Amino acid sequence: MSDLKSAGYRLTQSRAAVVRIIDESNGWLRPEQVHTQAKKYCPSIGLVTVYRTLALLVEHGYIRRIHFDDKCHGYARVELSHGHHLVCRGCNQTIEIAGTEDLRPLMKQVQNETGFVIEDHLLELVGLCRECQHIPTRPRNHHG
Amino acid sequence: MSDLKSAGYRLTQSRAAVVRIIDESNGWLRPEQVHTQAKKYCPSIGLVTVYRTLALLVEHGYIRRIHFDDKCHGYARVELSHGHHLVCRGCNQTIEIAGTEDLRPLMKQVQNETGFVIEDHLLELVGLCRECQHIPTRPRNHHG
DNA sequence: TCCTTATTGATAATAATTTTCATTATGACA
DNA sequence: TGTCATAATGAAAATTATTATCAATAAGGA
Ligand SMILES: [Mn+2]
Ligand SMILES: [Mn+2]
Ligand SMILES: [Zn+2]
Ligand SMILES: [Zn+2]
Repeated sequence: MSDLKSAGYRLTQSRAAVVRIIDESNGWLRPEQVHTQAKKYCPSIGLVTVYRTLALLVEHGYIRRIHFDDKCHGYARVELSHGHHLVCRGCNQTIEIAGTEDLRPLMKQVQNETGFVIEDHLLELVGLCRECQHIPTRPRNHHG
Repeated sequence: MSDLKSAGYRLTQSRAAVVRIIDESNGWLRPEQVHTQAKKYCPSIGLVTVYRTLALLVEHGYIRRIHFDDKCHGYARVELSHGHHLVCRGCNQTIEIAGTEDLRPLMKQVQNETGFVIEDHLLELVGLCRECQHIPTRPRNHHG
């Protein structure tokens, strides 16, 4: 948020609300969900502004888009490491993966073998968190 | 294609056309593109059938969805290895990455640290192919 | 406090994908 | 090889996701 200020962006109510919602969540959220929840802090916020803010936050590396098999996307906070995510398909809990330097050798190998210059990569792990493993059928939200 | 037959699906003209187009392409294709090109082999094919066929092929592991920063998705063939892709952002050429067993240790480590059971993963590398590196500004399609 | 203008929200417009449903073509079987 | 049940198709309509417009508003520097 302060990064945005120093980048010349205004610190608006709407933006603060979106950031706050994302910070409070421990899982990924869809734009629609962010919108609904952000109204808690900025009742007048519109869905369009949510989209705009999410794009801004992605651009500045504060959040990252999560991809699924079906059409819709989610957004989750990037904390410290390289920004890759481990997603529970039961409860949507999303945590960041550390130690993706392990990918370096693979990258190097691929560059050598293909002649490509690799500029970016996307890594996403999907599974079941400890809690969701114990729920027999169709695991569901035990987190907010 | 023969997998589909043994799975009880009918081998229709439309499906054959879609598979053929995907086989002939050495890059990812969007549904719209698949539709346009598939008409070569099945002039009556509709876009809806393309969507349905792509979903079927994804389901059966024959193709995989490619994710981008912007909204739209592409589909690329899965050949032999684990199904991860290296995508040229210049010409859309898409080749499969071998050697993703390199990810095993990372997986194991993550499982131990988080308690998650990892069921699936998505890895996508983006960069510039040899040819596109030599094109100064905004690299473009030199492949079909 | 005043003023400039970046940002917003409502609305409309696009783009992407799915549903519906009557028609067609596949493939099992006689 | 012809018949038949039905899986699959295509046209059109309906949804969903996302983006563009534009007049009104609110940040924040002076
Ligand atoms: Mn990384
Ligand atoms: Mn995606
Ligand atoms: Zn869970
Ligand atoms: Zn290229």
